[in-house]
Amino acid sequence: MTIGQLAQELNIKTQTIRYYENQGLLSKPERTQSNYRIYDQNSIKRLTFIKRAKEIGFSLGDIKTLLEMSDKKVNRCADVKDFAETRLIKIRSRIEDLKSMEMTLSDIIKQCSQPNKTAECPIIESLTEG
Amino acid sequence: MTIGQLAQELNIKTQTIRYYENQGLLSKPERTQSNYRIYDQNSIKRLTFIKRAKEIGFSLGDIKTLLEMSDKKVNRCADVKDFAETRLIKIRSRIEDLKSMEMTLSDIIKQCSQPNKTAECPIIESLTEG
DNA sequence: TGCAACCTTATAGTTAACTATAAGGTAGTA
DNA sequence: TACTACCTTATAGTTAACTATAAGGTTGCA
Repeated sequence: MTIGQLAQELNIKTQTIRYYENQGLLSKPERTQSNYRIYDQNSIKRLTFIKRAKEIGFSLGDIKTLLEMSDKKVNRCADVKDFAETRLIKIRSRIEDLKSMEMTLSDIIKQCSQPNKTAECPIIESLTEG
Repeated sequence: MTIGQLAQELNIKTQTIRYYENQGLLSKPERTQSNYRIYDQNSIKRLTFIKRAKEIGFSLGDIKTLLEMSDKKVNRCADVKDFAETRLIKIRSRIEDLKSMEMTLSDIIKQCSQPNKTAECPIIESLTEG
């Protein structure tokens, strides 16, 4: 598939795909004899990973490292472990924060559905303690 | 407390605090007779909320809305509910993605601890399906 | 063959969220 | 009283991550 088709499939811009290639997140793809980039299912997988990793708060730099780990380009086990461990700590605290925000928001929605009750709004409290 | 003390407490820059004030995330604080801003425990709470909401992927615009909801400046229940519901959907999918990334990373750490096994690296798979 | 809709590279512009600088006032201490 | 470390506002610069533009080549179809 061409870059345009890939971009449409994933709802991103073609420029963004080229940008990721420049940044080393995507490897140089095969080309047609007329120099067009060619992509396959694997490219869709990789870009889906990038999109979702971005959504959960990883920088492109982090994502690059994760992809390199996945590609086995990074072989020093200690480095991989260190990186994974520090990310894991962050991920766990993010999950806690998100859960706490989730509870608060669903409480708010419930309160909105019963407009008689005018309970206190606990939004700030949700992420303040702990 | 002064802006400098507040900034130190939360490990952010004084400029950032003033920036948040300009953006409407913090209300105009009291001033000393020499025009210095004065802050209290409540300011710490509010800034802690902002910091953590940012970490879990909210934009400053979203955070402003959440704070306004908290401050009861937004009273139209339907609006609050709509906002909360769309955020809630995003939060839930982020939690799923984070959990899946969490599992993958802890598997990697395990594999690193048993260097004899050279299992496949499932990083990309972690966020591709679903 | 002509033309719209693709593709290429290189480079410049945009947006969000800071971050630094300039120019000057204030407070506490040697 | 002078010095250092604060504070003020306004404005300019930075960084990450795109996003758009310019200038030109390619493909497929009427």
